[in-house]
Amino acid sequence: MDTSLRSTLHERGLRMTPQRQLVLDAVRELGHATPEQICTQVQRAAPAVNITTVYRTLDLLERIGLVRHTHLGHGAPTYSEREHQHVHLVCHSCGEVSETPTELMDALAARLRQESGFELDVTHVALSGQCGDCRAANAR
Amino acid sequence: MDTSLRSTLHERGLRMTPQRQLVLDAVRELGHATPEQICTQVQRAAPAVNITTVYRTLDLLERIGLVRHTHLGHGAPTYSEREHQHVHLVCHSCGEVSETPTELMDALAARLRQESGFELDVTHVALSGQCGDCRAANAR
DNA sequence: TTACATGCAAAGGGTTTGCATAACT
DNA sequence: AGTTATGCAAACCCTTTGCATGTAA
Repeated sequence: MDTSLRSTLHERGLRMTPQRQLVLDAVRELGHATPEQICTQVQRAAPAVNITTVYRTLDLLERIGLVRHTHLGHGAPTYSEREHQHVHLVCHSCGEVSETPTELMDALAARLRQESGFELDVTHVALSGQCGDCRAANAR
Repeated sequence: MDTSLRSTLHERGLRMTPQRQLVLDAVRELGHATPEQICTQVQRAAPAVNITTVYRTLDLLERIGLVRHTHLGHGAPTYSEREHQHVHLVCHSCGEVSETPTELMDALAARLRQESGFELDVTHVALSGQCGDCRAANAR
């Protein structure tokens, strides 16, 4: 099914395995998920798969550019498809994670590039704050 | 020396202790530092202080608003004085952490507030990317 | 003499490593 | 055969918890 994965691996002398396909599938299905969540999902299809393999595979998929990880602040990072570019907003009151288009960061990225030569990676860390709902609840 | 710490604690029925003063001092001296680094610094003056106490004290100092922590992405968070407001930029090539004024984020914060009611906490997570030096080195 | 703080040890999440086995090429 | 991939167990880092002791109001 995933010939692009197979051939990308092959180019680098790496092998296609059921585990690798399953991990990639899980990342795609779950959207943004922690290694633990991905492992659980994979184990629905193949219970014997070990979490070590999940970690190693996520690493590999990231190196070959198919997935990326984002630090939401606390706890484990979450993995998602490389294509799924968005900025994560984490509410530190309710913990909710929402997504917002990366264009929001364009002006900031341009300023950083210009003023300090820093090339911003918009997706790698989440922005933290308080979401609208929690602000409203707090105001009461 | 630190009457404001003493009285803030006292208002809440909490006690001033040498450990608490030492931890606050260390946070101030080190700028932005992990609990482990803070512990090492504290132990220069008082070797018996346990890292558990450092964690508990950082928690306490954060609750009473004297310090804050920032997630740099990987690994342990770093603590700094509340007053020292700045945005952290972390280079994921060389790991260097630099600081930049929070005003840089004002426009973004305003947009987020308006468009999604999200109140951005500019200091709580670092921005990630590649610093000027590493970009130059990479270009070679 | 009661509440709060500390130190120590143990447990807890999350992740990595070493090594033997298994599966490709 | 020789390389690569997996599973398992153990180690690792960072942090929290339980409990006994210690210390201040």
